Amino acid sequence: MSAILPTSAEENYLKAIFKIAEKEPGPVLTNALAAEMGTSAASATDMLKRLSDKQLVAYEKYRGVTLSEAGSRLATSLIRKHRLWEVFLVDKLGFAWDEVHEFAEQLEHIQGENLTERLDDFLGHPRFDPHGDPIPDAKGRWQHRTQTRLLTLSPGQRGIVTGVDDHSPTFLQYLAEMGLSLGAELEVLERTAYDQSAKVRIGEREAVLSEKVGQNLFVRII
Amino acid sequence: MSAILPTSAEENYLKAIFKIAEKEPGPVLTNALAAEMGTSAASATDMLKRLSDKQLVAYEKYRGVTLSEAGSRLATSLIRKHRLWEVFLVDKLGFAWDEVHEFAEQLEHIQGENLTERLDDFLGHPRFDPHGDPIPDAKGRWQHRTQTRLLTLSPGQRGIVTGVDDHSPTFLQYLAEMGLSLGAELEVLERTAYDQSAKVRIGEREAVLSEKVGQNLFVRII
DNA sequence: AAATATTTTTAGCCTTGACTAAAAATAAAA
DNA sequence: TTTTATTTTTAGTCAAGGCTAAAAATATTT
Repeated sequence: MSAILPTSAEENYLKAIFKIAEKEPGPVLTNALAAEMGTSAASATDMLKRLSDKQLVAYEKYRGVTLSEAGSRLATSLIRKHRLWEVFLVDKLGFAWDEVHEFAEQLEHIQGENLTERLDDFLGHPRFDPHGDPIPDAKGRWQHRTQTRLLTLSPGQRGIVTGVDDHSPTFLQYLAEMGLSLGAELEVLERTAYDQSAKVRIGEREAVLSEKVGQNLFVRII
Repeated sequence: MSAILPTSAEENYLKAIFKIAEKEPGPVLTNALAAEMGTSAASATDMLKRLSDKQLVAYEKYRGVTLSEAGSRLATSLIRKHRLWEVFLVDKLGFAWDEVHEFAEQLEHIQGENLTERLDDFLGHPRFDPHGDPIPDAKGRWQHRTQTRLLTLSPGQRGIVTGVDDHSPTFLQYLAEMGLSLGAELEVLERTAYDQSAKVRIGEREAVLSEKVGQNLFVRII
């Protein structure tokens, strides 16, 4: 009766499939998965057979792969654990938001009864992680916010920073230097038509943000 | 220059060697190591070759093995991490002392800059884990207490519970039911010569503790 | 010291999760 | 529709970490 526990490698593939399917609905292709995992197509094919044997995915040769109900639940649970641990690392241990990904990548694979729920209790049931990404609840239900990319704001509009679409340490560090942490308020003062860069007010300061930043920063318009 | 990180399996062997060498000074024999790891002597031999290649142990065929300086530092660091995570699980997440071993066994292998020191700060630099075992400091220095087995107390002597020598969940649960948590005060009222069992007062209660319990419970005499 | 028993190592095999190179299937272009 | 390009799978290899069975070394008895 007891299902065998997936290995960490299997879990990472499930997360990758989930992540790709989130952006690009429909079956996930082997090459896309291999790219996401930073591995070869041959390795991905091998793993897809294993995941298929364990009923975690529906896999058809040459046709791509989709998560099964069980696989989807597992992926969601991993994302939940990853994000809860990130909250722990930032809120309790005092790490910066650009330092926690690698730790959480390991911590999400810790197995055992009740750990996640106790951690969630301890953290006060946070609904978003330090990057503003939603944390699914214990039943796998997702929160969803209405947020827009900074790029879409016109001069005069104001917003609150709610998240990022690029999680790289360099981007996160840059934002921190600019005072653009989660919850920061900003106002678009001007936008340059030529390159879509924007002059913005961040609290007291003024700064110019490139299109790339505008593309990767989520805000809630106020 | 950068030394390759040991795998979790290698780390577990180092811990096991450390643990055996602690009780039984001198080189650790292959069979003892295999028994401690719950594996075959052949597997232990394989691993000893790997550890020896990585200079983590000094291994001589048929003669047994001892930890190198590097191996010893690593084992100590693992014990430090294990015990700090146990403190976290009990003090912060509210687990009972018999529930945390398996979690800590996984958490001790989490790798990354500064995690242990931040965790130690967050926990307030505890010097003992939830079972009363000492937590080495960041430099690998050990605390040592003066503690005796309950078995050595004579009627009339009183003590404070400082630790256990048996970490099995069943023993720990039994102690908890008896009110014998860390720091509990007790007094030996009588001792039966025949089987070394003792009638003790634990706070308000009275109970009879077997020789086995007396053997596995550490106290500080007051 | 020789015979026997025990411990340890070697040899050969298995699985997981990688890899490369070659083959096969599918898709796109002529 | 046939050729060419792309994607995917298969085949064969490797390292880590386990296993069993057999061989070798060490220890213990007689």
